[in-house]
Amino acid sequence: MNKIFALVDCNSFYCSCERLFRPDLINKPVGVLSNNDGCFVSLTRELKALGVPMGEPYFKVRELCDRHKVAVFSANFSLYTNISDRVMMNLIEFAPEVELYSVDEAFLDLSTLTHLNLNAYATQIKQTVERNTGIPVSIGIGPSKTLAKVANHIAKNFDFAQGVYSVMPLNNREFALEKTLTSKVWGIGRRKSLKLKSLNIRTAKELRDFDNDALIQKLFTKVTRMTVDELRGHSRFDLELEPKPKKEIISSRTFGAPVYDIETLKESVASYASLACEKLRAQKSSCSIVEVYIRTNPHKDIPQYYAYKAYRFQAHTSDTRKVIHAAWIALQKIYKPGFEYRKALVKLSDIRSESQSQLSLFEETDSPNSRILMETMDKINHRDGPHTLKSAACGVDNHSWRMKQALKSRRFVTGWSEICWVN
DNA sequence: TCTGGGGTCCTAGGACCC
DNA sequence: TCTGGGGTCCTAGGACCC
Repeated sequence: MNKIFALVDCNSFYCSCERLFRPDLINKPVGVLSNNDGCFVSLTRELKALGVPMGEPYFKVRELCDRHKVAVFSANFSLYTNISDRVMMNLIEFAPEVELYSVDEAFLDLSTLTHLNLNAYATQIKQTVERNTGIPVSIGIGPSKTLAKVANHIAKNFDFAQGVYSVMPLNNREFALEKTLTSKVWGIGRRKSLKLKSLNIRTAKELRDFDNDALIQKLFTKVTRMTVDELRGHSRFDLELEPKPKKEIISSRTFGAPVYDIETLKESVASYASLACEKLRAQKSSCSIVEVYIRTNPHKDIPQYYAYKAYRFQAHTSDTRKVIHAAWIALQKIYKPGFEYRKALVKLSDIRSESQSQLSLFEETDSPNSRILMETMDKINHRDGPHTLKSAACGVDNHSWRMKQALKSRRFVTGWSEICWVN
């Protein structure tokens, strides 16, 4: 059966979430910053029109933002996750199969709905989501996921489309492929598009019409070749309906202030290890490798240092205390005094589901008591909020290394104390 | 003063083995 | 002075995604 996919994408998602509680900001420039108020990770079209690109460091355009009265927010991820859930709950009503692709995007399988006018159906989806959640979305329709993405690009950037565009009609498809640069094609990034340029391929249309598949596979990968197939209208990537368990879990933050001593690094590493272990247990897995990275600030003209060390357990574990201990051993091996540290990272890998974890003769596996303790901690933290219970190794709150979030909006939907009032 | 965080997949190259 | 070929596994790093 021929496939038909819709890609539903929330417009400037984080900014739209902030606007929900600040209706005065509609049609005004809005931006949301990364952790530590570092750089822009979401911008409205009004802010882009001022010349601020995605990923721009805030400090470089601060004056411009002040001058144009841009509403700038620190990221409020618990809010965005909550709103995302609401959007997705609406979408699953509209198709038999829906892939929740990211916090602000979902693929819908419309293959069985050919008796409908799909453009009208997409418009109905768009209106329903906007009415029920307040979040504006754009919808692209195509015979492959890659073409649905291309269609979405038109839906979002051309006013005539009014937020919905289908490339099922061939003339629409030609228009969309002509208007899309290769770097905007899903799976073709900056480097690949540069390489394509040397073959005289600049647009998605030129890539689709390039007739040397063998060369594409040689210069790039099998997956890139599949992407080209998808541009030709042949579906190669199926919906992924079940979230796959993570093969590695990373926890890392840039520090709010420079860190010099190992004691402070130990606190941060313990905190990141705890967070990673919570995620590990949430997917009912355990790991056998703990890696620690530390580094100085590469953007700063100071002596630079970057180091990493892995610790291997004989037996898989998901016990926060063991993982912190391992991370500290690794940290002690790489720490060098005299540097200004900017960031630490903890990565768990060789992850297995609990049922298939390796037992070892030489090292104790997690005891029943350990499991009960971890389960209890997770339950309490889930019920009473994150960090209600934590290891003393993580230190007490309000340390300088914790990130800066000077511009954070309130927890409108996830904290009773900060809920919105209507007078 | 100030430049994010969390993932996946692929490849090249080294180690090691027969 | 000469010194194979092929396979696997592992790891670091690159490229991409949101």
